[in-house]
Amino acid sequence: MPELPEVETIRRDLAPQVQGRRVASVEVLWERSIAVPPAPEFVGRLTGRTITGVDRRGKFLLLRLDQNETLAVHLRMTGRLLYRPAGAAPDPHLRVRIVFEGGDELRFTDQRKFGRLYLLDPSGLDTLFARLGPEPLDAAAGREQFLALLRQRRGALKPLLLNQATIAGLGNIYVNESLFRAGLHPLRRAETLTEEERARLYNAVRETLQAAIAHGGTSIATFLSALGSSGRNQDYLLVHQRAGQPCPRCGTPIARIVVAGRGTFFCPRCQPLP
DNA sequence: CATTACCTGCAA
DNA sequence: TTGCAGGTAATG
Repeated sequence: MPELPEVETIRRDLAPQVQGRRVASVEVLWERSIAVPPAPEFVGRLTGRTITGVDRRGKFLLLRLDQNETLAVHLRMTGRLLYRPAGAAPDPHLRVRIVFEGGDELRFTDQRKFGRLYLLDPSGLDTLFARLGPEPLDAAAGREQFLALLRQRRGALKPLLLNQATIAGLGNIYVNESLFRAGLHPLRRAETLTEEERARLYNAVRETLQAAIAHGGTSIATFLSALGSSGRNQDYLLVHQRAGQPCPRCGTPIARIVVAGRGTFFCPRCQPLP
């Protein structure tokens, strides 16, 4: 489900609720939701920890804990992190329940069971992040790193941008939207880009993500923030899932093809293949 | 590169 | 019944 803007929305909603809270008990209802360590050890090490902060790296949400531990959560397609007050009604597809002192809960629910939780020490975190590219919303360093990677990589832009090693946090929605904003065809090959086009792509990625965060994320099918609210960015999508509808810039019908196995939406006129 | 596997639910 | 869905690791 969520890409960078959705994870960032969850982070912002969740942080004030869980900051400083101590974990009283943990219940794992679907063991494979725990990537590492094995579920019994996961429960033992997480119980008694206090949450000191909430961060994000790419699509990973990071709950910082005392004892130098971090609970990293990747929601994949349908995962949700829901903060629920004590005694709240059950949620469907509950996989992991984290109960705080006082009875409030953080619930990990996941219809398709692709999402994963990782309880890691600092070196484990380094390993997890080793293959992540730059943070698109970070300042100058991220820009240079991204432009450098684009200069050396070859092949179609769409699979390149879906690869988290190129830039961290993009998924299908925001790759489609970013390429439209940049006026670049999804099958355009990276090695044919001009420096001006590379810069345009970088700027388009940032504008697309920042707008989506400002709208609280995109709720097409299943995304909910930590407090259970939907995002509004689905009302602002320019091309994603809009096949046959007029391009917002020129009126040409939006096309749909499959690239990298994913539905790919673009304007044939605004995003020509040279 | 593309395809498959991991899973479930919904719409066509 | 088939195809599709916002992800990614493994495989060809």
